Parts: sequence; structure tokens; C-alpha cells
Amino acid sequence: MGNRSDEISKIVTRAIISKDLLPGCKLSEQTLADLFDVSRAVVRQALIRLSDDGLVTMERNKGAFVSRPSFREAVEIYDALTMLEQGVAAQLSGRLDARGWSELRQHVERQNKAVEDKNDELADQLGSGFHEVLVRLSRNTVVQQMHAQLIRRTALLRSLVSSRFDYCGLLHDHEVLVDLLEEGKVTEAQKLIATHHNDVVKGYLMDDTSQLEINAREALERYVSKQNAA
Amino acid sequence: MGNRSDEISKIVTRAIISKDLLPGCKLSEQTLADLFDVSRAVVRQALIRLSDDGLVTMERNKGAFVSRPSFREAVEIYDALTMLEQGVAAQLSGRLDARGWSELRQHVERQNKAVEDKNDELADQLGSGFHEVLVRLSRNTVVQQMHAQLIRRTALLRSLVSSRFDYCGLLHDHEVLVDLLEEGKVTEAQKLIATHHNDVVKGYLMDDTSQLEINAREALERYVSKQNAA
DNA sequence: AACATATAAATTGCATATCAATTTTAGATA
DNA sequence: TATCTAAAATTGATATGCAATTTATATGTT
Repeated sequence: MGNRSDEISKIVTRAIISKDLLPGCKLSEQTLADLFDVSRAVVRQALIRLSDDGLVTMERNKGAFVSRPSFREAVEIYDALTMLEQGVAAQLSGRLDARGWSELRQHVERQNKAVEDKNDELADQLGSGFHEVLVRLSRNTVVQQMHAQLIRRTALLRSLVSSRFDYCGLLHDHEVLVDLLEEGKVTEAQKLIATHHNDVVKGYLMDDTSQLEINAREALERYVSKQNAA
Repeated sequence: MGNRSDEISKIVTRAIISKDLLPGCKLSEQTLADLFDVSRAVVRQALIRLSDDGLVTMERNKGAFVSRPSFREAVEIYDALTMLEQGVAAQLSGRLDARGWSELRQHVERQNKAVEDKNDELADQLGSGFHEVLVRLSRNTVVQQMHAQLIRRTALLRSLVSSRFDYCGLLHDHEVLVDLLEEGKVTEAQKLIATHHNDVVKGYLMDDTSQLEINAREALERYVSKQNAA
């Protein structure tokens, strides 16, 4: 609340995560200013926030673009995620209270149900959410925020890959992980986390070739409230 | 290079790390604008960058202040550092090339020499630098940047603590760590990293009481090049 | 038609000036 | 001394202008 530029950066973030704004898309200051009905100054502030977050890349005198991470960067991001989650796993194992374990179990159950029901979208969402819950239970907001930022950047990666992989195995990992953690098998849990993320990256086949450049105005129009139909 | 606001945020960052700007210090937009001879808009952009970095806290309608992290936050930051460095340790152990090990050894040697020479300042600096080198050798820029950000925030913490602790033990840890890593004893290395950071935090006795509020102008004046003596 | 080039238009980055809303300061009052 | 009040300062945001640079367009040449 409060800051206009903060709101805007969050809206653009949502649009990127939802794949409405694709990597490489130009984010013209004037276009966004018109769209959100704010001054260019505010848009600039929003773009700076987004670029600090890694979702947007600013090039001097050329403007801001939705970031197009390289495969190398993808690997680095998942390695970073692995490190954080392994650390969280070590903290959680043994030290988590009953309510915490219950929340993890419930999440996995809901996820499994979504898989059974062939509700791919929900399963996907809950699958991502599992990692978020895991980290939240560590009760470390610093780690939580870094982790959330990395997760946002993975959305950027998913916009770049063509083929999907077998989610079933990956989703099953979550259940196994909770088992391992509750049994206090930290090392094995950490190993699972590593291979889990490794599998995700291996499923990423980036095709640098195609890049249908949808313009920002079109992509963002639906995110701005109706009354601002300038 | 290029962005004026980026330059300014970096200068302010240096001032904070050097303890010239202390936690709680008000960063008035007009004051900074006059000091750096830029418009308020540019200062605002710099402050946004700094707040994204966690070094500055912005309060609506009240302004920007150098962040004053709580003890809780200190613990969280060092836990986060632990996670990243443990992850890096796991990657490095066994996989690092000869040149890498040599760099670590050389760093530790220089550090030990500084301790022998009772050159506290240099030893302190090299001690911090060790962690930086360690992470750099992982060749993961994403992790490197997150780590660097956390390190910057620890500077903020050091500004808040009164008593210093025995650095000798902590600095010796670095040498032991390299030994363990080169011998492939990952688990022990990770355990050492955890206790190392734990010891640092334990040495932090925050005194929320005293807070000599030096004004930003005075603190930053020397950072601005001489010709801008407006 | 393909290519190079010169010109015009658009965009970025920054400065200045202005304004309402809010906060801070200073002063007057009890 | 404490409290309330009015003035000054600060923030958040807008609008406008301008130089530097980039992008697009039109022109001319091979």
C-alpha cells in the first residue's frame, strides 16, 4: 500500500509470472505511464524495483525489457534454490512442531489429490507452493524473501522453455521429502532436494529461437482496473 | 557507470559499510540532492535501490533512514549466510581446481600474517574477504550477489554492536575450513561454517540504547568529489 | 530489388517547478 | 512544564522541457 511505484512493480511482476509478459518484451516508460495513469517518474521507480528483483533488465538509453535469463542463469538459480532449501531442511528436521508437520502433510495431500483428479493447473500450483511452505516454516523472513525472489525468476525460465516434463515424479518427491525430514534423515533429504531441482533444470530445453514479441500495452491492459480505460 | 542514481546508491552503500552513516540516520531527499548535485527524482531512485537492498528503510511520508536491524534479523541474516556458504562448500569440495585451492590458501596465509603483525584492520578485512572469495569460487553469480547483499547487511549489524569479540578463533576457522574442504570432509566443513557464524552472532551484544545521530550531510560530504563543494 | 545513408521521430535520462498531503518544528497558551 | 496551534519543511507525485541517443523512415545509389 501507499507507493504507487510499488503497486505497479507488483502488477508487472504478476503479469510476468502469469506469462502474459514474456522475456524480451520492451517496457516503454511512456506506454506504462499511460496505461497505469501515472507519471514517467513513477514508472521509472517501478522499473528500478523490477530490475533489482532480476525480472527486468535496463539498458542505458535503450530502455527496460523483461529479462531473458540464459541457461547458465537457470542453473545458477536452481543451485541457489537448492542451497536455501537444503539449509531450511536441516533447520526443520527435528525442530519443527506438530502443527508444522501437519501443514506440510496437508499440503502434500492436497497436491496428490490434484494429481489424481488430473487437475494439472492446481497440481502445478501446489507443487510450486510446497517449496514456499517449506521455507516459510523456517520462520526466517530473510531466507523467505530471497527464496521468493528466486521463485519469481523461475517463472521467467518457464516462459522460455518449450517442452514440459513428467511432473508426477517431481511431485512425488515432496511426499518423500516430508517423510525423510520427519524421520530426521537430513542428509538424504538434502540429497533429494538437490536431485529434485536438478531434474527440473534437466527438463528445461530452452529454445532461444522463437520469440513472439507481444507488446506490453496489450499484455498489461487487463491488469489495470477498468475505470482507467484511457 | 551510466546511471546517476546507481552511482549514488553505491556511494551511500560505501558510507554505510564504512560506518560513516549509522543506522537510524535520516536520509533527506533534498539534502542528498544538494550534496550530490542531482535532482530529487534521482535521489529517490537511489533510495529505492538501497531499500531493495535492505540497507535503507523507507517510511511513507516520513522519509528514508539507514536501516536499524533487530537482533532477530541479525540471526536470520547469519542463518542465511550459513545456508549459502554450506551450499557453496558442498559444491567446492572435490570439484575445485588447483588454482582455486591456491587462492584460498593464499588468502588464509595473508590473513594469518595480518594477525601476527597485529594489523587488526587488515585482518578484519581479510577475514570478511575470505567468505567472499569462497563464494566467488563457486562461479555462481546469483549466489554471489545474494551473498554480497547479506554481507552488506552485516556491516549494518556491526555498526550496532558495542563489544568486540575474540577474532583469533574465528579467523583460525578459515584455515581449518580450507583443510576440511580439501580433504573432502563436507559435513564437518558445513558444521564448522554453522558454528562459525553462530559464534559471530553470539558476539553481538546489541545496545539499542545509544544512538548518536550524526546527520547525513556531514557523514557523506567526504564521499562527494571536491569540485562539487556547493 | 538490395543496400547504404541521411534525415526525422521517438525514447531515455535528467532538471526544474509546482502542488496537495503529511509530518515536523516552533511558538503561544494555559 | 505540558499542551495545543500555526508555520515551515518534507514527502509523494505531476507536468514540462531539454540534450543525448536510439530507432524508424525516407532517400539515393549500385
